[in-house]
Amino acid sequence: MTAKIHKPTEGELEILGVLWELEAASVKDVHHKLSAYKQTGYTTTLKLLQLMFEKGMVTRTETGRKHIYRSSVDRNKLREQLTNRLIGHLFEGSPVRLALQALQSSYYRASEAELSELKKIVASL
Amino acid sequence: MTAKIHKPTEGELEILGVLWELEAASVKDVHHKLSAYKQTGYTTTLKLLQLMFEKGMVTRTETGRKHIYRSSVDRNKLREQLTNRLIGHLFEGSPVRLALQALQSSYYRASEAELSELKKIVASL
DNA sequence: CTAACAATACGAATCGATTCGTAGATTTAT
DNA sequence: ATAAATCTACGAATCGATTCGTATTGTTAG
Repeated sequence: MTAKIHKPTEGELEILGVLWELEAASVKDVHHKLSAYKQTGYTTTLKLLQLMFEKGMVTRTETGRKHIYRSSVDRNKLREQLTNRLIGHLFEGSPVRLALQALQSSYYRASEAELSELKKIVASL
Repeated sequence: MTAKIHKPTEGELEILGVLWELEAASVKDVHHKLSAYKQTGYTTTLKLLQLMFEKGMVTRTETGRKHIYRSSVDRNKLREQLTNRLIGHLFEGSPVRLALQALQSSYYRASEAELSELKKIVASL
């Protein structure tokens, strides 16, 4: 049931991001997070969540009069999907080129755990 | 002049892909390539190219009464842009995680050149 | 109880992407 | 010279995403 193919839009992706972070959130919570970096109206966020609910991208439970939302989109599946799309469309089908591009990004200090995993993978190629 | 910020849509990206591959192409050429993997009408492709021309995403020259189109979008810039977007939206800001995800993709055999470059980068982290 | 408040529901407007049919213009073949 | 074929231009329809105002319902404070 969790496996339906959804191609989230930009706005939906932002909301999914919040839900993955908070695990469960009211409209207010989501809107609060979004407001932190973009200007958007409360009912806009509400509507988006309602539409995502209808599409099956989120679940919700009623707590009193509030609704509590959770993502029903598998983050790993989506990562795989969008990464492959990017590779296909922009990196001529080469995962390695995407990896190289990603690793160029300075301004990020990898953790030890990440590094050792990366080394392991690379060694195995 | 080549540096304007364009956020190509799915359809535009497909066309850019064709133009990057062919370097220069008529509507017919582009449409032929697209038809290979998706069903779409000739005038649809034409219209898209016209709109992209108006947006400045492609240039064109007249050869007789045909138009020959070329991409004016910098592929490297776009790679950087979309890769960073993906990292930000789906990989919690970690380029390494995206790299890991990309390198999981089996069904692809990296070339020696790619591999050595990858090793060099990883070693430098 | 009543006013203020907190939420959700919903309709409508807007905007951009996409699709496609048709018209017009030019070239080519007979 | 005509007919057929080849192209581009363009308008119009559709579709989906997004935004937001207003209505409605339920909750809480005084």
